[in-house]
Amino acid sequence: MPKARLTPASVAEAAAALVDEVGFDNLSMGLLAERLGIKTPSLYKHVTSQADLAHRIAILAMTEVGDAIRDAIQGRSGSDALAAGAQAMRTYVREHPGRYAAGNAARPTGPDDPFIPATERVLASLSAILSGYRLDPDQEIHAMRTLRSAVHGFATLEAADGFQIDASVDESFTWLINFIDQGLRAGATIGNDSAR
Amino acid sequence: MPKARLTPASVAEAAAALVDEVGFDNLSMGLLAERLGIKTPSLYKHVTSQADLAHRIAILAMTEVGDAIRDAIQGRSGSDALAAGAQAMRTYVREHPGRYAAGNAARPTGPDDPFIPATERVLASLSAILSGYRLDPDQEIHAMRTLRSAVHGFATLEAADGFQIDASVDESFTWLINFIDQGLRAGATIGNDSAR
DNA sequence: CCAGCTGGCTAACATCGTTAGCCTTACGCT
DNA sequence: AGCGTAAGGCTAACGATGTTAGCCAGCTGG
Repeated sequence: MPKARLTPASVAEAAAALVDEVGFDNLSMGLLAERLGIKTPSLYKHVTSQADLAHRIAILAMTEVGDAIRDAIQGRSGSDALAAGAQAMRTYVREHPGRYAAGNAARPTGPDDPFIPATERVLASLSAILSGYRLDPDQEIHAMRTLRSAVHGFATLEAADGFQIDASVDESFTWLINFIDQGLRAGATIGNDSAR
Repeated sequence: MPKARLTPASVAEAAAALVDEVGFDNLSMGLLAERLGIKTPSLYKHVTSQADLAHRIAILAMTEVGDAIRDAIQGRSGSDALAAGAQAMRTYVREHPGRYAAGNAARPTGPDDPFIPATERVLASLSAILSGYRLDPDQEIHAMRTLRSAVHGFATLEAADGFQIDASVDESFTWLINFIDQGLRAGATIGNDSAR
């Protein structure tokens, strides 16, 4: 039985699968080693520390989220792109809660950290969604933060079982998307005065 | 020098102050004991475990968030209530990131968990904000989840230093509030068809 | 053929959370 | 007044977990 040769990347991939099952907080070197059929200290031949491992998961997660959104909005624009992109992000979080949590917990370790371009790609995808709405350039950054906050907030609350009331979460999410879509379309037309 | 007598509540309060400084993930029994001028095992005279401690912080946080929003919307309605309530919540998260993180990580331990009414009070405050907009009752739950997701998402991203681009975060938040306000007002008038 | 790197392993250590058991002090009850 | 008891501190010790050190087998290239 030739075991697949372990690499830092493959170890991180296995760890990502693990945290999706047991939760990011419950990541442990022992558990991961067991999954891989090796003893705990052997992990350190591939990864320098648990923090390093968590960081690799985070990069993986950001990359995957970015890809998921990008793929989802391929060939779509305007409202369709928004709906597809937001659903893709939410679906990713639901299917990979541990990875996504790792992505949120991570912070860049330096200027060359691949985590930085990975997160930038996510933001670029969101920006691409917004490009379908003809927004005032000054407002695009605010719109992006709003969109990101809403989808991120919804997805994390959902992942944390935060929606207790017995009402369809799916329906709420499409409502949210619709709400944002209408607001963006209106904002493009009538302008959005942020000074109240 | 009569030290203030320790109680489970006062220990939780001290722990809450601690996590706001060092981050919820960095909560440790040793650190807390040091703050209180006692040795680590003595903590167990007041708190049954670290999980218990975290849970108490969570209840404290939810209670405080609920109070903060309720106080902020006192005497206001409509757009004013929305702006005040959302700002209050955001401010709370910014000033008490550790507590708030504890509140999010917590899950009810049983049907009598005081954590449940505490979170319900937060939702009730959000609901009170929405009552100023004449929404279709069927949509109110969706609007509440949307509002909660947006503010929660924004505040947590901000607390995690998630907004990298050099643009005013304050401005973005007022933009978000305005965006939601306009959407809610429009939705009350023209209706919001969640089926696309 | 052998030198050396790769990647496993065992042993050992530090740090935490946690439990057990002791001891002092304050307080209430007779 | 005195004594029993509970509160609340402490030290010692254990288990789990992250981490390091050091050893060794085997493949691989010269």
